[in-house]
Amino acid sequence: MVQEQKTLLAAADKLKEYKIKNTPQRQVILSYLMTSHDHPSIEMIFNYVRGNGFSVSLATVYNTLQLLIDNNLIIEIAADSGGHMRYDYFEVPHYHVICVNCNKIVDVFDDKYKKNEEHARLETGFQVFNSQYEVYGLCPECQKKLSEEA
Amino acid sequence: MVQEQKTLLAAADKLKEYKIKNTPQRQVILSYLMTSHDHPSIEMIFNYVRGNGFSVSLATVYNTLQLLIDNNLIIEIAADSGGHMRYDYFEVPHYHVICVNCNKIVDVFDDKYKKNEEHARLETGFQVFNSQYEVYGLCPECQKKLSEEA
DNA sequence: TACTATTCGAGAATGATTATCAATTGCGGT
DNA sequence: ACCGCAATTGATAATCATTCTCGAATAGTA
Ligand SMILES: [Mn+2]
Ligand SMILES: [Mn+2]
Ligand SMILES: [Zn+2]
Ligand SMILES: [Zn+2]
Repeated sequence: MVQEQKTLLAAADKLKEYKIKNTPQRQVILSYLMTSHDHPSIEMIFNYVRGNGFSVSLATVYNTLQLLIDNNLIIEIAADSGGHMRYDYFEVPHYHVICVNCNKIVDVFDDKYKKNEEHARLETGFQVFNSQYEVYGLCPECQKKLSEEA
Repeated sequence: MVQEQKTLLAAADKLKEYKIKNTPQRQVILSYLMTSHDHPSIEMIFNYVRGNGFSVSLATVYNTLQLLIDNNLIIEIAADSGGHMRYDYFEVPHYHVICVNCNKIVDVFDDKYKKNEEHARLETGFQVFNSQYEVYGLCPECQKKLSEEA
């Protein structure tokens, strides 16, 4: 069995686990997010699905992503200066370091920041579902590029 | 001297400190953000400025907010399910607990999460400017309201 | 006070997201 | 395996938040 089929099946399993009705579009979108590490935009997801021989509309991409967000399977990241949202499978907690110059997003797998969820619950009485942490700065490449320009 | 004038002067000082050219519009917008604790949306800011007798256009509100963000004086929070951005003066680090049902935003003044900035720098080589942490959940009121409905 | 780069602002343009709604489909029940 | 139907899809139109345009107004400087 080829890798592509495996990830489709893994996505189907995850949908079943979360009691989300299975469709080809949802399977492909979720499998892409589960395996890619590039925090894709809506447009990238749309192109990926069509590029793999599945039919899909932009509306379906938007609907599916909102559904996955509501189920806490993925998160939305405001990283693109152009206002585009980026999407990320979020079963393993991690945080994001974002370059304000080139919009690169780097994963850091350290869930210490998650400790604050308990603190938030005690302080506010909220029932906590999820949390995310974003760090903004300049990536090494952009630091170099910008210092050369000066 | 009335309070309103004091906060306008405080805003003017802050603009000078950051070498941002002073204008009436910028003064009012910044003074509103410095004193309000309600994390206003663009529309709320626009109405506040006009409601206090100053002329302003939406374009100027957008431009001013972007300028303040670029200077790390304020942050943008994606809290409104309706996709509206909210704005917050951010000189004193704190994080936000957001109700996914009523979009309420609660401040928590505990900057432990800021410790991760140093971790991020070491892991990635980024030059770090800023970071923000958001916790998503249900506020006590919405917990009650939703459990009564069931 | 005069000069000039910067900012303001009304309205138009853009473009990302959402709404529509008829056709299709997944899936629990028989 | 087939039915029945609620849920989903998708082409397209509608919405509306944000950005652009460019002439007028203005802040800061000397
Ligand atoms: Mn990630
Ligand atoms: Mn705040
Ligand atoms: Zn970069
Ligand atoms: Zn609430």
